[in-house]
Amino acid sequence: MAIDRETESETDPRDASAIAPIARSSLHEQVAGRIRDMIIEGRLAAGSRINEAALVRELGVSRTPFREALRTLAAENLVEIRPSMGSVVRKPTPEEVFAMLQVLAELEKLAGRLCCERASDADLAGLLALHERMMSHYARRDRLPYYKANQEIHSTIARLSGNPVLLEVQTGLQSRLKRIRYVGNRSPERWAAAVDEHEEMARALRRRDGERLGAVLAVHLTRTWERVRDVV
Amino acid sequence: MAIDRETESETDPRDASAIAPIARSSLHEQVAGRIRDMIIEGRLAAGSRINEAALVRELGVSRTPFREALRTLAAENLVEIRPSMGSVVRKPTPEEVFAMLQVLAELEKLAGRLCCERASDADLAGLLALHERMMSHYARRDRLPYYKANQEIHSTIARLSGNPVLLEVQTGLQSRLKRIRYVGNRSPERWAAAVDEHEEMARALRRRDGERLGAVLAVHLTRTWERVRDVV
DNA sequence: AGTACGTATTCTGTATACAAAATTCAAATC
DNA sequence: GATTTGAATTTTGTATACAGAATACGTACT
Repeated sequence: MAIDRETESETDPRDASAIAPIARSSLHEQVAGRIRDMIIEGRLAAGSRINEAALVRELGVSRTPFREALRTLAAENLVEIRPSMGSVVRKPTPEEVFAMLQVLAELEKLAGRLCCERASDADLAGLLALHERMMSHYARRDRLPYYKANQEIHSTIARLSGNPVLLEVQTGLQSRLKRIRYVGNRSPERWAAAVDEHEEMARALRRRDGERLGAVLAVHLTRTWERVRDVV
Repeated sequence: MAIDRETESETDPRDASAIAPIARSSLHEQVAGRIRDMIIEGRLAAGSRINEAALVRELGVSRTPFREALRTLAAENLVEIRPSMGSVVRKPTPEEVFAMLQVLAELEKLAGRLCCERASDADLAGLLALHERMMSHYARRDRLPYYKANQEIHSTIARLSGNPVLLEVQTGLQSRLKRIRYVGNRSPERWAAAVDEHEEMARALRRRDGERLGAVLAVHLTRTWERVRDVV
């Protein structure tokens, strides 16, 4: 399946009024995105060697943009490039997963506090609406939409913190954890517990109680470790 | 000054006993290192365009490894690649610098706590020795060695936290702040204040008081913002 | 004179070519 | 049978070539 160079990166005719510079994407960006997806979906297994020739053929690009994409992913810690010896999909050790969640807990604690202090009422309402949407996915046990809404809630809290670096670091760690979260958290009880914690967050959010939100978020991530520890 | 490809990446005959895999560095890694240094030293000014042709000529490498190096630096947020329009040295806005320090404060708070819990007595002694060395540099007002010892203290605390991700994120943020720290913190009073804060840290460290160390570190980084805010 | 257009030049992005390193595999040796 | 040695093959790293986009510049026009 070759990358189609025509359909991407066109201006969106819908928002003709908002004159944001149109997003151009070069081949290596697209390639990086595709490899990222393959890693999350498990098509490229953690620990496995990346076959440059095969992927290059499949994506229909030359080695140059492909290798640039690999460097980007290496900087994101998703792949490891061993000089002269090929690249492998990084497989985080359990210690590393714990470490990521510990850092995330600390960052989201800060994000929760800042978000309650600085977000507008409208933003908070939007966040709570997102929460309700997630709950309705849970009611139907709709796993994938739930998962996506969940990710979005956490990113939104980070965004509403108003700290761009916090958002950026959180995004990076989330992306490294995506695959693990994707396969983990399978049991109904654990899922229910995670949902309860989210209800707690929503309560704190409604009261703009930043300390409480932060504390709940930190606990939530500690529990997340317990929920995923046996899949790493 | 072209990069010498012969002398680098050879096995070091001194540590023949320690059979750690020898560090091989490919051209783009070396190039990335050199550009990083140029940015910190200010030879490549923040906000300025990166002249690919000129640098490629100066370093004596071809465009391929150079561009791969640029992608690495872009992932590190040190340069910005604008598709089809060249690369520039990223110039962090004051808001971003504040954001980085805020995140660092939170991370080092955690690092301080963990370090006091988990570091061995020997490691702690080493850290305190480093502190004393820094103080003797301060006594002589030896700016560069002081600066380096300072960086090393903060990295060591992160390392002794035992959380590799914490160390990794901290290292990334430190490297983005290096240039700013390098030019900032010039006044004798501010320097003295920073030194005082470090004495506080050392006291907390001797008592293995993690909470206190974390708090002092957080305050230290808040003050750092005040010390550098007028140079960004 | 100032603006708009079109052309020349430079720079960027991708593909390909080539050299060097690593890996594979088979024969030779112990 | 296991281990070593050494081609043959594959893979990786770097250089270069080429096409297309962006920028600079000069000319015509108002």
